[in-house]
This record gives sequence, structure tokens and C-alpha cells, in this order.
Amino acid sequence: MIIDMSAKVFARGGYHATGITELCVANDLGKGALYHYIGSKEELLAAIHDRVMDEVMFGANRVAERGGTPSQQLAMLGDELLDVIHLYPDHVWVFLHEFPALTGERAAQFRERRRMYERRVEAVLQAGVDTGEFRELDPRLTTMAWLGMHNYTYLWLKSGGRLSARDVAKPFAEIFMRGIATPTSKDDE
Amino acid sequence: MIIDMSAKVFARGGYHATGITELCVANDLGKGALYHYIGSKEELLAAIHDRVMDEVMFGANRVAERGGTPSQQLAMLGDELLDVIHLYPDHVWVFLHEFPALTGERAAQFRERRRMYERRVEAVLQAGVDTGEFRELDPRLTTMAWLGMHNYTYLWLKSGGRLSARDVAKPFAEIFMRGIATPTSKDDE
DNA sequence: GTCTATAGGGTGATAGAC
DNA sequence: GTCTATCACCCTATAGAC
Repeated sequence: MIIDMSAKVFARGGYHATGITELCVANDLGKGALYHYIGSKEELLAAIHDRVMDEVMFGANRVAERGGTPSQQLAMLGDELLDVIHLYPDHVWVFLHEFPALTGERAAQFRERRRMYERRVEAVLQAGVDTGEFRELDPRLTTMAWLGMHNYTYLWLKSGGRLSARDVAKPFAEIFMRGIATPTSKDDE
Repeated sequence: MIIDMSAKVFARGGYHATGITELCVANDLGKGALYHYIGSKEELLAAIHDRVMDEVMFGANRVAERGGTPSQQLAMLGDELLDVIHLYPDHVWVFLHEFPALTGERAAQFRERRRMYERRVEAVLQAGVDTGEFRELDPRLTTMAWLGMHNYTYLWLKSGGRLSARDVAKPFAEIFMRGIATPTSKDDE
């Protein structure tokens, strides 16, 4: 797949620093052939972004379908998110580094999808506060804390590496759950 | 300052996408004059990185000098780190996005300084485990969780914004401290 | 579908006058 | 210290043959 191969090249060298010629070599195609498939360099970048957002939203939908308590939902969201980062490290790297290179309609669409996912997390946190599982907290701020903790793993979490997605997701969930649990119900979970 | 003005331009448009001509316009200088000060585009990028790392390490040193328990140390590290992100949002953006553009000796030096800071955080966590304040945990993994939570604020924490650095640091510390505290001593702090 | 040639406009950096 | 002119190269994208 051109998208996957190009994601690797962009992740290594950066979007703007990577020339069309490099993409041709990596994909073993001439310029004419490559442009036949990608349309433009930015369309290729957008396709990489979509690949990530598709996977992330599929995961979030699976979690919602499975149901469960807010604690369980949040833990599952963590599992799914780290699965994506672990499985598609190059795509995620490009996603988190090169999104400012998207322009116009593509940039707007990207922001909206990203925001949509953040709202899913926020909603789970709010639900936990409502049921009393989580203590009173700022849902937006807590969402950003949770997202940062998980997304930042893109720097070191790799498919070939020592740790699986679950190896990271479990201790992360433990920190976060204890961190936001209501004080009286802290010793179980 | 050329460094500060250029950090803003890089943060907005990306390092590789920003031309020397743009930098000249932003700094109100001709090419000759600009090159007289910066040496090369990459030297300018390195100077922005150093500005961030200097501030971060100064903060870490202040924390070490002040002393206190591992919990207090970690909370202060969070305050200091978010202060830097809040005060230098453009520099930090460039720092977190464009570090792969550094090459050779500059790249090696950058990685080492960044690693040095991470070890500071890791040491505080390990100290907390040793004193029994923190439960048994993987110090490296927990460091990355803590760093991610804090660093990710570069996306939305701005100097002009609604929230101060402290407004974010306090709830973040509360989540993280409760998250890693030993179960028996959870209700105080 | 894939090739080569080329358009048209940048790029970072330097030289040498003032 | 700052200017302008210029170097040598690279960029994305397209045209038109095969």
C-alpha cells in the first residue's frame, strides 16, 4: 500500500522535507505512476490522517457498543487507542506531527474528527462523575490529561518493541482510574 | 529577539515549510543581515531548542534545590514544566514538532539533554517508591505517562488563554499523585 | 498505467559592494 | 552590519508519448 509505505517515509524524514522523488523510490514507482494514485502530496497526507482517525473511531465505537461502567469504558478506550498507536506507529507519528500541513477543507475536516473523538472521552468522564464513580473534576481538562498520557506514547511505543499495547494500557489505566476515583471507593477496583 | 520571533513563525508554518525570506520579513531584516546573526537556518532551530531545554533544566534545578518529599518534588516539577509551556508556547511547539530536523551533533546533544530531564523525573518517582510514598510501579513507564500528560498541553495551553499554568498543574498533580500513591495512604495528601 | 521531459517557481546560502 | 545579485540545486505538478 502506497499510504503505509509513504507514512513510514514521512515519519522518518518529515512531510515537507520529503520530496516526491523519495516517495517514488520508496514505492518503486515513477512520478507519473505515483501521481496517478495519490493525486497530490497533500491528498496522500490526508489519507494517512484518515487511516488513523478511522481506526481510532472504529475503536471508540466498539467500546460504546460493548457498554459497561464509565471506568470500564475508559479502560477500553485506552486499550483501543494504544492498539492503534502500537499497530500504526508511523501513521500516528505523521498524524501528530504533520497535521498543520493540511490546508483548507482537509484541515477543517481533520480538526472536526479529532474533536469528535475528544468529546467521546469527555462524555465518559462526565458519565463517571454523574454516577459517582469519579470525583468532581473538570471533564475537558481531565480529557486532555488522559489524551496526553496515551498519545505521547507515539514517541517510543513500537510494534517490534519490548512492550505490547496492553502492557502499557494496564498500568496507565491504573494510574488514571485511581487518580480520578472518588476518595471513598479508592481501595477497590 | 530573532529567536523568539522565528519560533513564532516556525510554530505557525512548520520549520521546513518556512523559507528564509519569510524569516527576513518577520524579523524585518534582509538576507545578509539575518545570516549575519543566525549562521544557518538549522543553527536558529537549535537555538530555539536550547531556549526550551535551558528553561526546563533551570526549573528542574530549582526544584532539586528546594528539596522536599518525592510527592512535593514531583508537584513542583509539574509546576515548572507547565510554566515553560505556558510562557513559551511557540518555542515548545517547535521543540516538540521539529526536533527530527536537527542533524548530526546537534541532534545528539538534543537527545541527551532531553534524556537527562527524563531521568530527573524518573529519579523522583524511584525515590517515592523507596520511601513508600508511591506504590510499586515501573519508573520509566510512569515517567512517560507523567511527561505525556504535561507535555501534551502544548496543543492548547497559551499565555493569553483562560487558564494559568497553575490552574492546570494543580488538577494534573492531583490526578497523578492519587494515581501513584500507596493504597493505604490515599486519603491524605 | 507508466514513462520522460519540462515547466515555473521556489530553496538555503554566499560574495562583494557600501 | 546591511544591502543586492547570484549560485547551484530542488521542489510539486503536468503534458504527452507509449
